[in-house]
Amino acid sequence: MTRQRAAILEVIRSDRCQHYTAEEIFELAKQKLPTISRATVYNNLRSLEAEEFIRRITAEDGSARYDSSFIPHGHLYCSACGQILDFTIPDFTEVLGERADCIVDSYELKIRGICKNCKANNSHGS
Amino acid sequence: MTRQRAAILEVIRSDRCQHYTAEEIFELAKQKLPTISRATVYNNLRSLEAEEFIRRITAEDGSARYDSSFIPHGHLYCSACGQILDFTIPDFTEVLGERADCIVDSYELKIRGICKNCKANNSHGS
DNA sequence: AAGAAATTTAGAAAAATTCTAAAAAATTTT
DNA sequence: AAAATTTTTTAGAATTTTTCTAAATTTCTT
Repeated sequence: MTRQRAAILEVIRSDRCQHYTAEEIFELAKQKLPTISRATVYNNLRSLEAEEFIRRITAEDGSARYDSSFIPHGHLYCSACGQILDFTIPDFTEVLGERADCIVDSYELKIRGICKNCKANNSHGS
Repeated sequence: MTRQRAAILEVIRSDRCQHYTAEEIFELAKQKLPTISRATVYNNLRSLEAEEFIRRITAEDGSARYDSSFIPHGHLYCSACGQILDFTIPDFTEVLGERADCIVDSYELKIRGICKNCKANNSHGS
């Protein structure tokens, strides 16, 4: 584990909601290690993803973003507030295996819709 | 509906399994309309996606690809046979809404695992 | 058909990602 | 711990992907 790799992982893990792009991760890692190179960021993003430490997700505008959680979970793209929110569904891996009739190693679930908060705000407001 | 837009849609709809990249769609559309421009392809991919005629999906290698089916369905990436299989889960949109506590407009579900056939073959074989 | 609006075109420009070869760091061997 | 080997990083060039631009074309209205 090099300092660069650690810094990159730390940046991704410190992310509490935005899900950074490669460029943002590069800029943030640079604050710790000013000489870090973009190639290092891309190399590590690729290997960290292959080793399943991180996941690459695609934002609504098509940009690649990174997520650190290794707990199986889905992403909700809320069209009201624009955020990408993490959510978990208990035992979803098992549910999927039964419903899709297959062995599930991992899954990626993306929902486009309206999150709980925006749903509540809207129904109160109208 | 311009001829260009129709050709692009036709290319995507004619796709039976690969899920083409923007560049591939450009090349294939060019066979029908030799003067078509890359910008036209990108413009139309964007508007077709916004209007939900097509979906953008991300392949395992990170490349953007396009899918024409408007019927909600998931993709199973089978690590045994290597195929990308479509599958549907009845009433999954409703199930998701309840489980994730949100309004679901659409979803994208990708499973990495072993498909039904490979699962069966393997358990018989071992 | 004339005028207005939308779309397409070709290529330039910008953004995102990969490649390269040398330097630095980490690991293994002695 | 020094030497040798392997891996990773660096800086920037190169490539790939996507967007932008301004003129030309097509489509739509009247």
